[in-house]
Amino acid sequence: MGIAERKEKQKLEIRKRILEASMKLFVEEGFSNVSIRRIADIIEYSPTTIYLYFKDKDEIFYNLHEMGFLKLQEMNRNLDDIHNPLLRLHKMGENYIQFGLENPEFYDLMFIQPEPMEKLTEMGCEWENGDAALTRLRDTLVECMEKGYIAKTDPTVLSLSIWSTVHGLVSLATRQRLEKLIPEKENVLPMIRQSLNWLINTLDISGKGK
Amino acid sequence: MGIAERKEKQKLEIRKRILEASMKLFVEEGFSNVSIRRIADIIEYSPTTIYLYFKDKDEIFYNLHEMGFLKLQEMNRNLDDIHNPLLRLHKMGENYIQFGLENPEFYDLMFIQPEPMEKLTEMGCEWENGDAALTRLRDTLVECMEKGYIAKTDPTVLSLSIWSTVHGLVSLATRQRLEKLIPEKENVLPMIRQSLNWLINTLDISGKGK
DNA sequence: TTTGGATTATTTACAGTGTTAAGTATATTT
DNA sequence: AAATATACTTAACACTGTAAATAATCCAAA
Repeated sequence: MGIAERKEKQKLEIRKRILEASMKLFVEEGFSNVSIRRIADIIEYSPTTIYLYFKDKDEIFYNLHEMGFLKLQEMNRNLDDIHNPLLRLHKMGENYIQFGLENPEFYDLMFIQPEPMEKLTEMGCEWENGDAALTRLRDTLVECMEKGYIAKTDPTVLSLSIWSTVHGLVSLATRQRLEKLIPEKENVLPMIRQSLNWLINTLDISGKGK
Repeated sequence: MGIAERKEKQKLEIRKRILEASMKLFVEEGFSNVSIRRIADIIEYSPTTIYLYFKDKDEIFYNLHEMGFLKLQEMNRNLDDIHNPLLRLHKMGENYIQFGLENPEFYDLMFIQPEPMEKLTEMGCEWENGDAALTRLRDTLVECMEKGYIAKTDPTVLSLSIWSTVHGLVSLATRQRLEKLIPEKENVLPMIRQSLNWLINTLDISGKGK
């Protein structure tokens, strides 16, 4: 059935174009400036056509949120050749922060905006992307503990602590809370770095106790 | 000038009613369901009247954000009679988390939504509320260091680390990221508590080194 | 090849949003 | 009482997401 197949492809093609247009809009003009009508303008279809390919706007955002995770995964490639798990953990934190600051809109969708999670609830499935990312963090911590780099403790709790710290740093920064508190704008990033360093350093010391 | 004075009072009275209506709406129905028209409905004025008392919607949100800080301050009253600075720090963290989880809408306005910060930039002034809160944290840390409860380090960096951690915990929770990762909903709060405990415990241990 | 049915796209419409400008009523001052 | 200043409303603009009805296109069978 070559024809049904081609139709399938065309359908996917338009879906792709809708997502590309959305992405362009929301990377360049920010989350709140993405509207169905503006997406429609870019792909040169009428606004309601979009609803033939996506159930609603949130479904578009859900897809973009997934693309964000792909991007982050891509960035984390440089972790593969770091054998020391503590160093790897450090780099992981640096990557996470860099990703968040360089892609604030994607970061928003992945970790701040409620829409993708609501979509997930609606679809009745797990948050696979988030789960995979957190598992990776947890595995690294377990490895750190097994090899004696850091003190032994509940790895799930520790994962949450570390994730919270880096998420806190990124989200306070992108939501302009740090700029308002650290007078010289060029000091914000160094401060964030130092905070991460403190965290890693503290973990490092914990492994040397007793 | 009794008459001008009375007018002044009336003006403040209506401002207050607008803020009260806004607060009711956004506490009960959430940030995104607060609209000028619905506020107008409640106070029984036409929508445009509101613009005689506030420059725009963001100015209303800015005021609500300030009220949030008052509420948090109120909650922190219980810190006054804790003399041990490390215990005080712990309670401070617990308060912060409790406040965030019990008042997610206020928390949003204070630490997540960009609007109040944009208003601040527009007005060209400092973020006094945030500054005061962070200073309080910093002072507590300095006291901890001076009395040997925790290891000495840059208090500003450490403040940021701690604030990031608790902000991370609260915001991941309220934005439904934890619910999606921790299967049993009733385990979320305990996990958050344990993360805070880990943080305080780590600081505690750091004070006992050497 | 033409008809009929499915697919795809558009037009129209609804109910909402923040905000501005113009008009009206009320209160105060001259 | 007339003029002015203040307070408020009406009407309007330019948007938003989305549903229903309509029109156009495409493909298969008669």
